[in-house]
Amino acid sequence: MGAFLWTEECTMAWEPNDLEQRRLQKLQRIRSAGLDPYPARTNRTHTAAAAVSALEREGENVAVTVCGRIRSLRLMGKAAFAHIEDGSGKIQLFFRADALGELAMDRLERDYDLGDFVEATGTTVRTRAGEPSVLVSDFRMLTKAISPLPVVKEQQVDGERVRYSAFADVEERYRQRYADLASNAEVRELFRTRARVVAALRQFMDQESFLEVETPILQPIYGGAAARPFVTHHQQLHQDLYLRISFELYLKRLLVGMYDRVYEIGRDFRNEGVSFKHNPEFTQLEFYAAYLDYNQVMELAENMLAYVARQLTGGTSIESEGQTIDLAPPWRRLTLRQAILDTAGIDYTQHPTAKDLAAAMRAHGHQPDPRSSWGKLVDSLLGTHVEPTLIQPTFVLDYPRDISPLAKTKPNDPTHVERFEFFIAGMEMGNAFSEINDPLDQQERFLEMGRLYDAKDEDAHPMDEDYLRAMRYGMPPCGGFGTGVDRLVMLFADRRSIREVLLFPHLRNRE
RNA sequence: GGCCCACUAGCUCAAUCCGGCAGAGCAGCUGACUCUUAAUCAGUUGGUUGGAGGUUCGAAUCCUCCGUGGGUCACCA
Repeated sequence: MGAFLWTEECTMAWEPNDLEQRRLQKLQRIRSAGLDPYPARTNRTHTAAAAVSALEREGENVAVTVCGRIRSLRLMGKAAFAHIEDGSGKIQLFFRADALGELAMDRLERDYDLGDFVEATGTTVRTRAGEPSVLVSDFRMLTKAISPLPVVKEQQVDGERVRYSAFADVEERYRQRYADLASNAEVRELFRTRARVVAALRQFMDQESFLEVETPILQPIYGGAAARPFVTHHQQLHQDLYLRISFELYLKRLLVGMYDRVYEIGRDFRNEGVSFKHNPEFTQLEFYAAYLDYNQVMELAENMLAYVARQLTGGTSIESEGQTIDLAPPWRRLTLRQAILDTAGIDYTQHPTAKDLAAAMRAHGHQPDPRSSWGKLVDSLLGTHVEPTLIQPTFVLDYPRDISPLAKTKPNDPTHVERFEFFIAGMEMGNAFSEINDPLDQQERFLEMGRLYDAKDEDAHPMDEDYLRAMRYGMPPCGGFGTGVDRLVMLFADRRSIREVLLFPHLRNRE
């Protein structure tokens, strides 16, 4: 749904259904009684959790006023029970006609529904069943909910939460994430986990003396990754701009500017297909550290993930799709050549041209894209054979030069660069290398890429002259690192789809 | 973009294979009930079966096209 322009002809898209009609009538009845169904102020003295602990510490008869959404309502004629929930948790309300009067009981029965926000004043009490509750002496509407939330009923059985109904339609959960969050407590918990992952990453970087910075999202020239960008336009400047596909080239400019260690956590945008591990916008952590090479970056990376795990769980082991994954350093390290040899049975160094390698792949039953470069073929072997097998955290190192235009060539091997990717749970989680700081080498690499991609035309990447100018002032030797934060959250929250860990994943417009 | 699967009441699902009155639970509504907690008990409303077309005496069901989502493959310096 795009911008909405109001005209006389416009009709509201919303047509109240029967349940909503009912609630609109109740809303009208509340107003007719001279009550405000949407008051601006509340008199809350306790959160639900605070009221419960007040009962536990001070006993019964503590005066409290609590607020929250009605989650259950059990009407029993001259008595009623409800659970309300706020951000701290739930508490039970106990209504009695002899305490409230018949009029108030009638009002509760007639006008209050699941999903409404209410305020209740009363005293703490333990019911016969032992449940901490508020014996209500007064209550009022805080927000009349018009649309009914999906009802999710559950009970505790031997400490386990058993669910009897649900809001489970994946598409509706994503399109109406607010309803998903309101109905499904474990979804709320998941995004708390996400926030803790991000906070732990930030703590780790700060402890390691990195400076957090912010670089442009709107860029005149995009770069730093292999991806198609989104294009937008600045009206007044008459300038096309790109949404960034990585932070890399800007962060390294900052090393030229004499910050030793910088990092950024932010959004990248890539105009590509969507999948269970790709969303058009996603969150990335990149850091650059002067005087480190890719071996030292590996140590930082494994320490970082182990730190996050300890912050979240107290240990370094996590469960992912039924498998136990141990993030404790040091992680396994193997070269890309060895990894492909082990899993695909092809030693790509024996097939040094695209034609040779494609032939070898065909001999192994592959159907390689005949337009692929040698490096692309190697990369596809990595994706199909190696990646799915790497469940425990693994660094795969030393990549072909022609798919790594920003990474330093290995001293004794001009065909490979000092680059690693790391894999956990069968998924690529990040990418890093010893950064090229020779401006003339970098320029040559850009030109090579330009030549390679001119042929295919559509992905031809522009030369970033300003970046080369920065390099010419001198950038210290450094290591750089990038990781997909959403994928880390998938790992720590044990979710199979990136959409599950994005609050508002990208979906096609309806209609 | 290719292929496969799904779309039925506000929610979760059945009926689809093999065409024959579109059903259940929850929610809602009416009533009973002053310690319930998936409250209970009795009664009850609610449907353009994702959309359009076709086949047929008859379509939720079969066919075609479209839409959306999921999966998978492809794409993704």
